[in-house]
Amino acid sequence: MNISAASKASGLTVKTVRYYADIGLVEAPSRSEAGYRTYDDVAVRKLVFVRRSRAFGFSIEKCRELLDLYQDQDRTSSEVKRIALKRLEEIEDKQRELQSLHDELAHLVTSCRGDNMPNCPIIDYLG
Amino acid sequence: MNISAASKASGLTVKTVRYYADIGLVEAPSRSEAGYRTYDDVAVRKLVFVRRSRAFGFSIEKCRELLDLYQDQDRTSSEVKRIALKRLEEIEDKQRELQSLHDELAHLVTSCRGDNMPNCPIIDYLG
DNA sequence: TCTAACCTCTCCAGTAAGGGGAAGGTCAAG
DNA sequence: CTTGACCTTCCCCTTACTGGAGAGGTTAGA
Repeated sequence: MNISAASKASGLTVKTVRYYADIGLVEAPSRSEAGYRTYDDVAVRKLVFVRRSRAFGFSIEKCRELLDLYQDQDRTSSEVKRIALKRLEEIEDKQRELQSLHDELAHLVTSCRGDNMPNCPIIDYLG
Repeated sequence: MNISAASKASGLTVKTVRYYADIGLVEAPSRSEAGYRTYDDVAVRKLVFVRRSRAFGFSIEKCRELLDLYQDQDRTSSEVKRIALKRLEEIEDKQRELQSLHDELAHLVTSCRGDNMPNCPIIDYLG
């Protein structure tokens, strides 16, 4: 499998596939005689794993840890759960932050008439 | 006012105050004979305006537009409202995204026993 | 066999919004 | 006169990639 096939199979862009090996997140693939990267199903599975992890918002470093656990037969589910729980808390923190921003901004937007006059509670609040 | 006084007065870091002038978001301040930046209350008010706008998550470019409107006597509140509404929609999009991530991850975390065994539904889902 | 189209390679630069820190000039107090 | 706090510019670092240039490889058709 050349890189574009691995890209399609994994759902990542070619650039991203190269990048993940560059930073050592996944193993550097073997090369053809012409220097082309070649991938097998195992490599693609790891790329998919990373894509799904990233989709949950795990940082590259957390993906590294998760990938290690994925490949570790002696892992414990508590190690995985700890990482996931931490991410869940980050998400909840962000949700609270967004909620408060939302409420405040929605209030301002509601109170702004949005007409042709310069007077504006949004600008007043910011200034 | 030197830059650290303006920093304290505006609630921004010294680095950020310099940065905002570097990128032309605010006017370049006048300089003392020694080359020190000097700020007045008007400049500080604009910095505060930007800080509050940034706190709502407006990008630097949006802050630029908002700041223009802030200083434009002929603005209409509809122009301001349009920008704010767009940001509100971005926030709502992000909220929906986070909510879906949250639900999915919370489900996985709940179903993971978090014990000393390797079996883990989180890893299973990612792999 | 030649050529066009497509694939791949490496390397460099850029993104958003600053943060960190070095090397060096300035200012006020003791 | 010196010390310490402050200021300057300059450049690199961050996250997680993305885009592009320039060069070389591969493949299908004429």
